[in-house]
Amino acid sequence: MTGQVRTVDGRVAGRRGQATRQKLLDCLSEMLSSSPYRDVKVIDVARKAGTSPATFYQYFPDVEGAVLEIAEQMATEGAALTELLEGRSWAGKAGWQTAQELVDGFLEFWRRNDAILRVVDLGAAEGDKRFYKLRMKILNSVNNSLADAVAGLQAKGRVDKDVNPAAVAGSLVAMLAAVASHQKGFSSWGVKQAELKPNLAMLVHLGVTGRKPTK
Amino acid sequence: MTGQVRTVDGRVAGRRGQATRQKLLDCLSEMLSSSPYRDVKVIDVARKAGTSPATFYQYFPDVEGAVLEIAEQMATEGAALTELLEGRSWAGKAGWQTAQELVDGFLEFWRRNDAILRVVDLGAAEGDKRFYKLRMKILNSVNNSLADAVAGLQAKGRVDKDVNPAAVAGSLVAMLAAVASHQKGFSSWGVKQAELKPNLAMLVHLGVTGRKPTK
DNA sequence: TCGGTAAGCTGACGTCATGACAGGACAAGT
DNA sequence: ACTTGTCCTGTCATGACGTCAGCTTACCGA
Repeated sequence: MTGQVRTVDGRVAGRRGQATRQKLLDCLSEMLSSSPYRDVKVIDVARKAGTSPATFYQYFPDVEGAVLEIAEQMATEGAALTELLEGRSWAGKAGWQTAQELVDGFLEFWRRNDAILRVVDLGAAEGDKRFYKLRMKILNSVNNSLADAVAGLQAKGRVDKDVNPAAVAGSLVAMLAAVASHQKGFSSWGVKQAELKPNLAMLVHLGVTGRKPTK
Repeated sequence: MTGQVRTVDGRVAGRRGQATRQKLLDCLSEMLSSSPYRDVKVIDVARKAGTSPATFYQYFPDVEGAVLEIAEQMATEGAALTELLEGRSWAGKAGWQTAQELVDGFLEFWRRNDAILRVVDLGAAEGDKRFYKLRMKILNSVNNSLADAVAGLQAKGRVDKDVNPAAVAGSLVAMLAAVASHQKGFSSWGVKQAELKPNLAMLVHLGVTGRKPTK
């Protein structure tokens, strides 16, 4: 499954090469956190990694290509988000617990990877299929679980027939992602982190079950 | 209030100058719609506007500066979003109507300005105060109206005490913005535009009132 | 131990964008 | 026609981009 790592000109990368490659990725990651995407230059990344621009181009076609690589790594990590919802109940107090833990885990994941997720989001919004699919890959686990939950409740008649589970799940996930991206925004809007979370959890619970949580 | 339009080196711009300036802004706007933000170059904008890069730099310090200008224009337009909520009721059928019209108007506004809003969002997420304030300016009208609505219902005891109106309003607005940015995403997730809207409206209604809408 | 081969890196180069300036073109008033 | 101030562009130094040939290093079989 894991194809060999290759340079742009087709050579297979050995131990040393892979180390250099990874170092470049790490440095790029750092740069993305500290300066605007538009201002990230190959030459700076290379300098930071203690190598030359030519080396960068040996491993990646361009900055975008390297970003995709980082995002891909993160996406596989992101599969861990599934566990936030795997086998959880949405009924009664357990439901409130589920919602809270989902919000907590999701925000934490986003905070940890905010720089790269910003870029993925931008790429997806710009219509780039590669970023777009990547974003789906990251969010799919949560999205599907949520959609299943809604569909399940719907089958039991506890949620209206005319609700579209996929639409609701997608909207809730989009909300979580957007709030996570602009966490700082809220704090200067007079809403503290600690206050934000339970309110988000309530919205998620409301969206999934159609009812206020029992706490 | 509207200070005279000035060039970078301090001269006041005359009629012809303002026309050129505006043409540059329009062309930049177009470029943002058709190519990734990272690849938008001053030289391309200038060429498209039938002028030279030097002219661009006479009116704007850089691409970012010009983007801020466009966004500022859009922000004043965006004040019209207030009307979507001005004096509306959230009770009974009227509440459902309100939610629907809010979603409709918001999505339409975002669709019309998606290119520039993408960039504003990115800038804000990257922590740039200027973009950040601009984003607030655009969303404030809707956000405040929503927060007021929630606070009002709360005062009447129809919404729980421990709900934070600002947090809920902010989250809902973030959701609307995020969904609008990734509208295409939903369609390839098997959710059509027409289906999306009522589900979004339901979520908004749920979030504001804590109850399912009566249709 | 030695030489062959492929991996790994970089100096150097042509190309292009950036941003600054000085000076020419142009419109408006006299 | 002449002056004045606005407006635009040719030109230039600087620096990033992306490519290539060629040098160095590591590995491996004989």
